Amino acid sequence: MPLTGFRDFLPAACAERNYIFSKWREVARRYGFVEFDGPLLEELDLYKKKSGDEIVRQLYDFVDKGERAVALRPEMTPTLARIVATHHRDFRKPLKWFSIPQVFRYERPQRGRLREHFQLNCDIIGEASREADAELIALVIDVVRAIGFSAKDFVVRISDREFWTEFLKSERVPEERWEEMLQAIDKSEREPRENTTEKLGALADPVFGILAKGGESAKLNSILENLRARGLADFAKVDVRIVRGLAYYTGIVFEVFDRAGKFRAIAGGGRYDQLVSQLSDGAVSLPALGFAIGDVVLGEMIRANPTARAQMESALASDRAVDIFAVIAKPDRRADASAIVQELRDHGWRVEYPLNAMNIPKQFHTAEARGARLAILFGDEWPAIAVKDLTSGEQVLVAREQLLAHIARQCLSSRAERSEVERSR
RNA sequence: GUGGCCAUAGCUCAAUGGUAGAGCUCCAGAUUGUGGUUCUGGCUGUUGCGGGUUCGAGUCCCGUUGGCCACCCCA
Repeated sequence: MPLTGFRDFLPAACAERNYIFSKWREVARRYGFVEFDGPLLEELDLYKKKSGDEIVRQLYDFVDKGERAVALRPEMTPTLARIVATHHRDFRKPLKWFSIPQVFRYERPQRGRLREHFQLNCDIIGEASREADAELIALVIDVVRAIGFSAKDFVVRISDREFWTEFLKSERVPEERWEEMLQAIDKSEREPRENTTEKLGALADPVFGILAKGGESAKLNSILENLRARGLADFAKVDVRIVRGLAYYTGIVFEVFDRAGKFRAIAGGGRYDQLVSQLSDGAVSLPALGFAIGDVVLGEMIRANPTARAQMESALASDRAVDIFAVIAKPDRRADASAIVQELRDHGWRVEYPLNAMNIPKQFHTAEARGARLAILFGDEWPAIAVKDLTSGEQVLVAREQLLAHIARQCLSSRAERSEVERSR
């Protein structure tokens, strides 16, 4: 058994993971994002610097053999900010970068949450415009849509920390208490009203008033308007209850939820204009925003949704299938068979043949199990080869030198259909 | 860190305190050259681990480890 909260990826699970990753990469690239990566292990201080005690408690940290205090990355943003602070001069602004890191946290595993998971991180660095906020939200919507979900399945709840900080300013709340107030608002959805009232004190009534009305602002409205122009209005709504726990957010924040409310948040993000400056001790100042979406909750949602599940299963079935299985009907033909198998592979076909002596029914059974489209038989007919279409059952005899052309005719059409299906997703 | 539920074959699960089983998977066959169906046979267990009660414990009790779920927190 793997360690608590960690997963083995057997072929089926690994295929699902790769499927999700490929969708992530495809959509991020559609928006012009480029992929980067960083180290799994960072200095503990990178995370201690700008995070709350709670996050430090859940860090997967230890002292290495060089007596450095290190931690497995709990999120990608500090690494990104560190890299950007050093290398941003090498790139035109804005940077549009994505990464698929495995991240870690030391806590008790539960549904939808382990001690490790993979997440897609997409960030825009060096762009302060509202268009960038809308673009990032459009991207997260398209990432979830590409998996096979519709506006009936999920929604992006969009909020703005500035909306609340302006409010706190107008209520003359001292700035050092803002974070505490924001956390109380963030939690108001998940705990009894009395607890929130107690935490907010005199602000309780006005805050509950705003929450009841829904709250709105010119900034949030313009972002919604932008999404409407893209035809994405059905996927988003303004909801000022969203604040997000991380202290570094400074502007727009958003979270993605399933409409049925069965799962925890599947993605979240926002603007963090000060983080690069803070992590570089003021040396570099760049506005930034980004989001992360994890593979665990997304995978649970896919399995629970018939459409998304069917889409994934058909993609996985065609992905693992071989094109051709070579049946060795006469053991004497093994050398001829492997020569031709190799030739077919050189032409890009996926080809398998039995590695040990096997009776013929069993070879066909194996061909079927491997999802082969064609079986080619090596036996008494040599140098002719019997080619059997395993879907229709039709079998024809083909001369050795005609084989490649024949297979191209039979397989290319189905392969073209397959890639057509993949493109349409 | 706190609490609840659970732990039997690779998987899903049976077994009144009385000889540990079934289905699926896997492997091998069904007269030596044609798959999906079917049939036959075969493999796999210190019943998570350690104590206790009892003539006898998979079953009851205590401890322990692990898993799931919820809380906390949320990257």
